Amino acid sequence: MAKTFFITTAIDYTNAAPHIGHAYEKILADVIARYHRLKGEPVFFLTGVDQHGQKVQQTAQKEGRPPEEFAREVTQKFIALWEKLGIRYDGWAATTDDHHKVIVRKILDRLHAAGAIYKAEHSGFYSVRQEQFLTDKERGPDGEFGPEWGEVTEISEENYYFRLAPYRDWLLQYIASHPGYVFPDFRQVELRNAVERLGGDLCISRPKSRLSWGIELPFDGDYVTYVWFDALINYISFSGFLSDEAGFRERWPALHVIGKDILVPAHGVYWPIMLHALGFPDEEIPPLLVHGYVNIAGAKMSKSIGNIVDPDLLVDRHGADALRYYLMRESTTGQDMDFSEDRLIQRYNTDLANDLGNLLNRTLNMAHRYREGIVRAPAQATPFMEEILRTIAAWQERFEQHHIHGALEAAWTLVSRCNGMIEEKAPWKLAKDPSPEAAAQLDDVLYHLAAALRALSVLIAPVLPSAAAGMAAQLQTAPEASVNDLYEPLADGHQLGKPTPLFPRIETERA
RNA sequence: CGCGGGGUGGAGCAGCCUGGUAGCUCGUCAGGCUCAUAACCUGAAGGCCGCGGGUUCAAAUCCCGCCCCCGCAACCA
Repeated sequence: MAKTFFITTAIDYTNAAPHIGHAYEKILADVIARYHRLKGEPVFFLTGVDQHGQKVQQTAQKEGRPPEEFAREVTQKFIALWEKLGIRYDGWAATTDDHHKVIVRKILDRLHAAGAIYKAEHSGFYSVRQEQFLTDKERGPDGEFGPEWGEVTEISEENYYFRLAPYRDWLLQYIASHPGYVFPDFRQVELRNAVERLGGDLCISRPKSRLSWGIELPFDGDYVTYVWFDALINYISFSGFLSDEAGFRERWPALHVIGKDILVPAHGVYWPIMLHALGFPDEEIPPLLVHGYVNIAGAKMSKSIGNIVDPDLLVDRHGADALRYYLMRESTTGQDMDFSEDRLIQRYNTDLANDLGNLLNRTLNMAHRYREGIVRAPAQATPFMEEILRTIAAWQERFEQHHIHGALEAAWTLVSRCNGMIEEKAPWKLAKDPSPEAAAQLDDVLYHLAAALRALSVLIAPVLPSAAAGMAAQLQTAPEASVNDLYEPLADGHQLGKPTPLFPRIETERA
């Protein structure tokens, strides 16, 4: 049995509703997960929500509600959106889950006992209004803290710290000797440079007097853990670490899909060091797939600018497949992309409706009109059938490199070839020609088109799961076919189904 | 001072790691087709691949220098 392909996303912070960026990350991970399922591998896709922490507590307080209730409500929005977007995950990591709390406390105990955690006093400038310590970064140009911080006082406080410094050299060595650790490459360079400048240790506690919405430290009931320690551990607590060791061994390590903002320091520094300190060997340090941002008109999406795009609305307007396709086709994995609803519509209309959808439609139509929907296989393999196989190979190669856009482009090259072939062979003319040669040619064209469409229904499946199912239904081919099935030629005498528009065009105002 | 990213025909993007006909979508122009979701196909115009050097038989791609834009504070993928 093949080892399980384990993939995770960052768990989303439940202090506000999900936006297009959250959706992009989940779609990316879901597409990769589906690709691996398509190859016949067992897959474990873990995603979830980070529900603890100061912001959640504060936001809930503002609304005069308990943090549990607030977090639960926001969590529902995430779950509903993933459902709507067809995100098919196997594990749900909610950090308020009792199981998670138990594991976090076990890990804290273990690290504490090993001497990796110590208590120390810190003094500094504290903003009462924001309930946080301020650093020099928060100072204005005049060297003073601005009015947005309210009253700032100098206080000292004891906290627990996780040692990072002793592991710095190990991490540098690890990064240097594992060139594929972070994708894309330039992010690994960025990480290495950041680790070289690595300073102090990580504060992992907050006194309950300041923050009560968190997991209590097992060795000191006056404190809760600070968010990163809690959040990062979800990747192992929800995959069997310290509870289902056999299952955990089967899955770990994961591929972590994360945004560029949480590479340094969280996932690229804290997390590998935490795992290393817990005794994970180098081979079990999880690789990182770092994606870019979805920008709006060249600007970062932010609550303060007010340019947040609501994926829920987009799905209502254009459907999940349209959004999934647009985001995967128009972005280069790892780079930022610019979101535009017009482009989304354009991509849908041209690629999905005009090129692929119409190809399916015209093919089935002709097959029924001329041959009662039955295709006849040629006596031997043809150049076109080989071309289909080459397309699959190109598609797969690009998928392996996380170049989803390239994989889709490869698939659409085949779509174009099919539309071109129809034009060239003109089946409507062949159908009128009584000669046996014409009849044979017509059979060949229809067979080739059906075979290509069957392959395409599989190649689009990771990105367009529901459309893939729709295609398979119309083609009357196996609904959950795997990539490997495509190396078996479409059967002679295969009966095709009736056509129905797969991607109805989105009509725009401007005609 | 610094760490990254980006600069490719009118617009938006691939390609760069692993040098060798500059590719995709849209737009423009001219034809063709009628099976099809007013869809499809073909051809054309349009590029000093930011600028200047270098390496090489050969550079969008590798090296050096410079210019411009965007991130590297918070919310936050």
